[in-house]
Amino acid sequence: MARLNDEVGALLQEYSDLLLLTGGDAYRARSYEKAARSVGGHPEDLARLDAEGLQAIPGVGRSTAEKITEYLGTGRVAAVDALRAKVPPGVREIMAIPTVGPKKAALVHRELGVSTVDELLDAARAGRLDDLPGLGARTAENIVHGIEVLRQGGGRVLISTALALAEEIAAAVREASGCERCTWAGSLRRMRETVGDVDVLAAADDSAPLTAALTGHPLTAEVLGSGTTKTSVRTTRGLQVDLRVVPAEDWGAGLVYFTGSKAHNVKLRARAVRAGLKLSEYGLFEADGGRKLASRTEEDVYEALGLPWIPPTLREDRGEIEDALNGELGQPVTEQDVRGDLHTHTDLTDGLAPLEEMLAAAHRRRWSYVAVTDHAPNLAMQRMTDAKMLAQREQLQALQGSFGRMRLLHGTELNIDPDGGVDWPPEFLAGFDLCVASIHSAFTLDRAAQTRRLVRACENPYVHVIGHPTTRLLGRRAPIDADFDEVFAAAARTGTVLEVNASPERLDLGDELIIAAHRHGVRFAVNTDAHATVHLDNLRFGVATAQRGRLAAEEVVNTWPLQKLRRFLKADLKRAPG
DNA sequence: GCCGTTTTCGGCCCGACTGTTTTCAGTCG
Repeated sequence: MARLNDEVGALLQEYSDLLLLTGGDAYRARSYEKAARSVGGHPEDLARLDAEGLQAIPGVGRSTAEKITEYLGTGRVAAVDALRAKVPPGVREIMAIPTVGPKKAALVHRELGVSTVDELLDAARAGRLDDLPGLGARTAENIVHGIEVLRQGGGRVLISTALALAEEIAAAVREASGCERCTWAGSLRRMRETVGDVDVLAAADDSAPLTAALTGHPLTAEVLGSGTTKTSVRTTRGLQVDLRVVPAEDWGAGLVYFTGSKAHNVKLRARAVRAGLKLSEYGLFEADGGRKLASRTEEDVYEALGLPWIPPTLREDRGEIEDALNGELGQPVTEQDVRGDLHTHTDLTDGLAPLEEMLAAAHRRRWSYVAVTDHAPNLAMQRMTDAKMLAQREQLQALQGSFGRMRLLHGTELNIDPDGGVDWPPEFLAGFDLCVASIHSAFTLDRAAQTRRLVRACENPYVHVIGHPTTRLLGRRAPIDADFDEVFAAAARTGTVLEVNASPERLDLGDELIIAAHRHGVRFAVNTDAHATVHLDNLRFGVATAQRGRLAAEEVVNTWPLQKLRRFLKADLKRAPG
């Protein structure tokens, strides 16, 4: 649904970047940036809007609407093309390096002719940046470090990006003649936090029409190789897609094989070998006679190996096979278990949708409760005030009952300052149903300071949830350095909930830290941190991450009924005496 | 370029931090 909107949003963002790189008016650039965000978070498909409808989107005026219309009609925007011709694409990539913005990117391009990240790295290491006005040795160091952070992503893309691509390709393959089934496998099906390439699996007797659907797809930029069972292409956005076609009767075996992980499969095959069997993408066979024992469904394959079906999100060889054998796999939390969201924003701060729209979208998800948690005043750019917050509370109270039986909770997202303190005095904090507290500044404090800061936030009796605890941004910002074992111990001791932030660019906590925190007996909340109604759909990424962290519904407080949740929020453990 | 209980011009998200400066520019949330 939102894919076209995201595409247009990306284009407007690019135009904004290009305006800044070419020394255009900063306010004009900001207009396009604002429009980009607004379009990306707009719930209606742009293709269904006329000029008037487009201009009704906040931040979209006549000029932006014309550009969108031009793009929808021709697939291009002349103004964007004109600027692209002036700025090599690598220069815009330079802007993505932390600590490098449009000014520095333009400077190195103009003065040194640097037009790729690699060239900038060379220049920084060779000391050639030191001669530029306003740049020194320290800047060069930061740039080198920034490039390292950027490269740790290793060309992988966000799960949301990969999923949108996979859905589109799979839909096209399903339309091909003779296609019986088609879905995606690989790390995308396991819902790893980032994806290196997309594996699409299809079932058909004749692969040719399916292959043609992929190689002829508008998203395909280059065919890397094509045979009867496997075809690989590079898409227009750089991501590789592998299509595998198996006979319908081997669907289950193929799905197990291509879902992985490699380590999970190795263990499955070893188990097969010990039982005198052989497991491949074509099925489970007797090792000697070659008779096929199972291949039609995943359940068949696992069952023939003496195992229950294991959810894809668990297939990482982290003990899931042993647990399955011992009957200790448990029931991972599912999207259906979630009864509400405890971290959402409205246009009172940096959200895009007004309160009523966010609540209506939450209600459509049939939630039992939702907490509205706009930013607190210490994040100065949000211009929060006591009066605004209290007015929102009144508005929320007035709306109570307007969305069926969905309970509206009033919360806030506090800012954890470098010492571990938060916005507002206790008497004001006491007025909220729920407080999320997050780090939004001072990301570079040393380990001891970050640890102390988070522990103190946990010890604050008014802080119920620590939001996006590591503050990482996948591929863009490293997690803060803290002794998370100590933080988890503090969270468990104080009854502070740790967030599994479902935003695909965060997924924070990630699966491994969830497992570590779980050992301490911590409770979790899977929250969307939605800044637009469409972001509520990100819940699935958070739930998948929780599954990968081996969480059951019971350990996730927003699967609890309202009464239980409210008792928990008011527990003496978290409240100061009196 | 967008927008209007400041309404067709003149503002626009504010403040901290960092590294380079000697009073400030760039970046970030």
